[in-house]
Amino acid sequence: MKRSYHHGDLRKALIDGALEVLAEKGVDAFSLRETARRVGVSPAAYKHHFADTRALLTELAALAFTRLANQLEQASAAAGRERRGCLKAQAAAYLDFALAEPALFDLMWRTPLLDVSDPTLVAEKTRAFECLDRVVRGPSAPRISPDDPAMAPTITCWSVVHGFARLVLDGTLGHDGDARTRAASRLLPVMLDLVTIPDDA
Amino acid sequence: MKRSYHHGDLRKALIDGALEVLAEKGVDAFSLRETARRVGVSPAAYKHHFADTRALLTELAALAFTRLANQLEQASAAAGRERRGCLKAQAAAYLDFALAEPALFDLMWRTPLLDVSDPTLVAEKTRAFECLDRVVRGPSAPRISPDDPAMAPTITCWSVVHGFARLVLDGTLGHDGDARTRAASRLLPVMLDLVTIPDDA
DNA sequence: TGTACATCAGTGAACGCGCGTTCACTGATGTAC
DNA sequence: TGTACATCAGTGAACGCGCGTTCACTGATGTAC
Repeated sequence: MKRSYHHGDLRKALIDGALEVLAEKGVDAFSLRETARRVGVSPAAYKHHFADTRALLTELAALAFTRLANQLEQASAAAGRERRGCLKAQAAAYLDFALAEPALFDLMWRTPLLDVSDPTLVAEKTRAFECLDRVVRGPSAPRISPDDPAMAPTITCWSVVHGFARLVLDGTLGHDGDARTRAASRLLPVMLDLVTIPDDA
Repeated sequence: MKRSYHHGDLRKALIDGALEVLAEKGVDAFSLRETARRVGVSPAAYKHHFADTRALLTELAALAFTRLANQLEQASAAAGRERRGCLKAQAAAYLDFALAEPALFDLMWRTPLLDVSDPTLVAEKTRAFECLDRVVRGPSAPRISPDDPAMAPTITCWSVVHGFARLVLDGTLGHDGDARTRAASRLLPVMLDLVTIPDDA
């Protein structure tokens, strides 16, 4: 099918293409030109939709946080009422997300490449954090600042899962393949059993 | 002071220069040419000492693991016999290292840029891991594979500290400056108190 | 319904950039005798 | 101790690369009348 001069929805096509390029080449080798090539459009076309690479990558990262937050919510919803079970389910979802989309996961934390003040990015990142916090501190816990010492349990859980995911992804905990994925998925709940989360009243 | 045609110890000078460039520009903007410029040498000179960028970066990463392992050892040696105290001391040393040398710390985990089969790199990374493992599982614990389920406590501790360090560094837990550093250093021991480490017999 | 025109999305050639690497070279050092 | 020569560390100009971006443009769409 031949495309006409105007694309229809180039903005969406660029995002999809960028996700492909990102997944195939990784964050370091990502490029706008390659994305344009993939989409079948001239290298200058993107300018009508994104200011620069940073803007596009920021949108991808925001989209990634949206997906992550959704998957965290679904996981704990499916896990029932028991707190520890919810926590493990969310942790598993977090790890699955990271392993399924390693480059996208990587991008989410490459803040020098992103516009970290982008409102959508901030909002979706916050939403993901709050999903986890709701499970750790309980749904009725008061809203507090991330700096509050009472946030320690949440930050501990997040750090465990996040740190583990990163160590697995960068190859520190065994290399490659399905075996690694399975081993990591088996180990994670055991690790979480070692983390104390305080009862709510 | 005018340098003669031959440098004397260009290899060391390149490593020092590369560390500077890395610290100033970050991993993404690191370049051999910039390093050569800094050292005051032609852009081709490095070839007599390093095969390519990867080889140089790998050497920097190995050096970083050496420093980290040393600092972990010193920290737990200074902390006395009590296990939890040692653990906290090591965790603090780990975080301090990451915050003091963010770009170098970053590089250590950018495995796509490194020759991960380099023996020195592997050895120093292992040494750092074993420092931590000795504290968590006790000095008399049998040597086991990192895949062994009995390694769970060690990997949990590592993940907490590592994940926390990365979240702090990428700006997820508050931005910039001394205040962030102090807040993070205060929070970390509290977090570690939430992690159960099994008694040795 | 038909024509004129403004709008604006996408073109494609060109520019300048810094990069890693090549190549024939130069000049200092060290060794043989 | 002195000379000849091999070795090899460092030079610097040049090459090719892919990148993001610019610019004058073209062609489709939508609106006014």
